Amino acid sequence: MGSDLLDKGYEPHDVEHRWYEFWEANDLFSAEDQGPRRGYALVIPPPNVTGVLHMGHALNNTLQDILCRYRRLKGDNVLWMPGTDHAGIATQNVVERKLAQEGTDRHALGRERFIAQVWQWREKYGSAIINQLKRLGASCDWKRERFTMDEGLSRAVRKVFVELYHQGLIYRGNYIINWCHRCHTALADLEVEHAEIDGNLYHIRYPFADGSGGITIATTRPETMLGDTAVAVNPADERYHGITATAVILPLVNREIPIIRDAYVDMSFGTGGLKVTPAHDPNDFEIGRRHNLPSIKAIGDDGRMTGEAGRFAGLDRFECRKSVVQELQETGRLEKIEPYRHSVGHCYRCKTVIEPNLSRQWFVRAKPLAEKAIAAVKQGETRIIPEIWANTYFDWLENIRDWCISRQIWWGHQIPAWTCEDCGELVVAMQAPPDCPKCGGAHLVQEEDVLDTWFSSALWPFSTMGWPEQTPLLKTFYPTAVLVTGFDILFFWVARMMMMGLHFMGAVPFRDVYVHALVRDEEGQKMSKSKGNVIDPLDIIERYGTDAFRFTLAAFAAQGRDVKMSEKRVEGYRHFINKLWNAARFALMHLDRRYDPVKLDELCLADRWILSRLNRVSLEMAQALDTYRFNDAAAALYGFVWHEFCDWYLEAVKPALHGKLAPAARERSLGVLWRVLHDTLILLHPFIPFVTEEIWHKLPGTDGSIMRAAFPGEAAAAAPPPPDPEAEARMGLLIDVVSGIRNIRGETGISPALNLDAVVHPADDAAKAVIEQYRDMIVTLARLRSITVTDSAERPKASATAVARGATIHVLLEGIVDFAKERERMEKELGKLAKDFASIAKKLQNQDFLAKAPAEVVTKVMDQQRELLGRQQKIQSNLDKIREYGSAS
RNA sequence: GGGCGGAUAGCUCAGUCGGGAGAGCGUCGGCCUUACAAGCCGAAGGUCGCAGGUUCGAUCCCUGUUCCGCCUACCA
Repeated sequence: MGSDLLDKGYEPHDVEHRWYEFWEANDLFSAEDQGPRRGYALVIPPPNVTGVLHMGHALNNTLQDILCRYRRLKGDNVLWMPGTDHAGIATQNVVERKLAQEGTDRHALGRERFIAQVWQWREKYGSAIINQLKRLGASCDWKRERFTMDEGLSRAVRKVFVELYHQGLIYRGNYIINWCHRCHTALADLEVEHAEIDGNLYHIRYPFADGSGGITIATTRPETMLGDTAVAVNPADERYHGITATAVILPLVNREIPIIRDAYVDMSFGTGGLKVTPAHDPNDFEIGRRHNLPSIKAIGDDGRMTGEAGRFAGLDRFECRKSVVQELQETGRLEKIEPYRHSVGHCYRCKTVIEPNLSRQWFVRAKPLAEKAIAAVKQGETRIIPEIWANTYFDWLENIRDWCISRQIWWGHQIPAWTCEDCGELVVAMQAPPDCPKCGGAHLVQEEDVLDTWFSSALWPFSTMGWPEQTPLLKTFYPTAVLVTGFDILFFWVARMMMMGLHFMGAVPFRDVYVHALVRDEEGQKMSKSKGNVIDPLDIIERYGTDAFRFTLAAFAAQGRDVKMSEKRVEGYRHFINKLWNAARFALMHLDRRYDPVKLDELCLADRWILSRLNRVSLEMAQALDTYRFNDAAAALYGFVWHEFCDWYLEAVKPALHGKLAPAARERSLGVLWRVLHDTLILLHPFIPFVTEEIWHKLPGTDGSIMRAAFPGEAAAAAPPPPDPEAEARMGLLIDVVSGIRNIRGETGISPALNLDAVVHPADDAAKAVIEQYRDMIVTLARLRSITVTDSAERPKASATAVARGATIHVLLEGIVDFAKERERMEKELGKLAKDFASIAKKLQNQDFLAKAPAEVVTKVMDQQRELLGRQQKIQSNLDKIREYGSAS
């Protein structure tokens, strides 16, 4: 009591800053490279260095932090490896935009100076998201923070590239890839987002070269005809069996191109004629290879038409489409235009329409790597949770195609390959070779392209731990315990980490993958800037405090269901934080030291009960977190703190604490109160770290940070008393009796200020003993003036009755209450019972049920029937008496 | 085109052996009871999407169906 008294309401702001600094200053997030404790590691899904914290990050990192803090309390050596990735395209875009504002561009600067600028940008702004994670309370081992472009991680990237190349798993070649004209780079198939678009289907007539007729083809991209090198029909298509022409004249260009026959062509589509543009369509590319067709690149890498497009050269591709259509119309080659809805690829970074484009790129041969990644999950070396995602994972890996890893940008890991200008030899090596190993020439030029950012993040679980060195860190923490991530990067990242981890470490990168849901808005819509429904996590934190926000996220993080976020929900959990705060405030008015371990046999019922419940809740919570059921853990704690600890326990022991009972009773209850608060804070700490740390320091007898505390039942902690079913049952009886009286009071509209007289008739001796022993508790909690325990089943005159498990309660209402109301109440109660009774009776009348249902189920139902019947009879007889009384009065 | 998920109280959602439907919020009624009005006490509210089937018994298992959402796919 005294100076340490808590404020009336919890104010998160100062508290959060103060304790985060304290944790960092005291090195409480640090893992030990090695040691006797069990290693438990997570690697953070590295946010883009350009990123700002959004709801997805908040959920993802809150869940990870809960696991980390929980495992620390359990005694593990926890490593949460933080960092960011260099986000090649995104970061380059940001810096290019900045240059544009300054009236220059990267080409004017040149590669080296541009990259220097990006590094500068990173120095200045790159830690924004890290600081935001700290606001969230993330207990990452910040001293180990990594960046995918760090020297160590870059060495790992080069090593992986070189080895895969020499193993034949990386190759270079001319293929159709996805080209973003705005970002000016190739993209992997995964990086293309498909969206349905209302376009047109243009039907164009290609005349036969011999003048005997023509073929009509249909296309959604008429401008690509400038690069056509054939027209194809299906060999089985009878419509084209009679034709003698072997070539057509390409309209506008007047180039003669062959008519070929290929089974790929769908006879049912349009006229069955297909224009073939090997340089601008993946299928056409394959057809071209089968028929040795030339490839003509009509659209350049800058999105403008090339010299191959003749008079259209230099036009933007979409401008060109208009011109081509217009000219086809004018020359009568355009048969019709029909509206056509089809799926079009867009760049996942800038949403520009992707153009399939022929170019020379580097690829990872994915199949052999994928096979190992599939097997590891099939054999259970890595578990995917919830399991439903395993199917998605298998499906993608089983149909995986080679991965285009080269990007035509500057910011990233430059590909460690050199070409000899003298003899053309390609050298792939960790370092720049001094001269050509083949011809000895000194003119080696490094490949200009850089690697896909995902190539480096695929190595994250081991590159961050010092690989290719065999570090103690790797030994202690690889494979990591769990990867926590959203399903949106299951393929981008998780599958690729699996492939690389298995290939280079010979072991899976993580034992578990916990896949969580998306955070949506209140209406279930995906949050997006264009919809204007984005909720900024930092705003929420500012307004409601980090703890309330984290608890909300955890409480809604049910497996397989998206999290719908709204301020109102956070507000609700802020009330919970405040409730805890005030419970602690109350406790601290009485607690003034550390209390000795409790002696069970001396305790009162409420004390024994709350300890038993505490024990069960700690088990429940541990089990829930061990199986990634965050919402179950949160709900168990919420219910325990509010509805058991606050609503019943604190109220029950108030008389003792206020000194209304013997001093010894006060001491015993203080000991239990201390213990329960102490342990409850520990249980809550993973979810709401700040407020628990704050209260922890106010609680007498605690030592240092709550982060260093031991989970109830762990070696360093005092073992909690075992569950006590007897205490739970007895307390349940008292709760029922009190609730029965409160119900009468509420339903009949008696003022809470009025102290009532009650007569209780226990069902048996055991119940009688409990009620007599704890009559004071009933008096206090039910606000009675007196309580009489009687063996008589006789109902006192002018009373209202409640039937609890194990006791009948009469509240004397002479002159207090309107008996019409009381009669109504009893009739309602009777109606409810009748409904329940009917369903049970129906069951018991069913011979099949009696014959076929398991014996214990039948017994149970019969017990239920007996109990219902008893209640029904008591209420009925009371009702009869009320009717008498009512008519008499 | 293929695949997956959801549909339970006014709202958001739990419900993992098939055995009397739960929580939070909201609503209604009553309370400033010396931790908390960000609170306390009480209450109302559900054909568990629809139609079949299996079963003694179905929110749960099976089949079909409707609506919503998502992922995937090279049909011009």
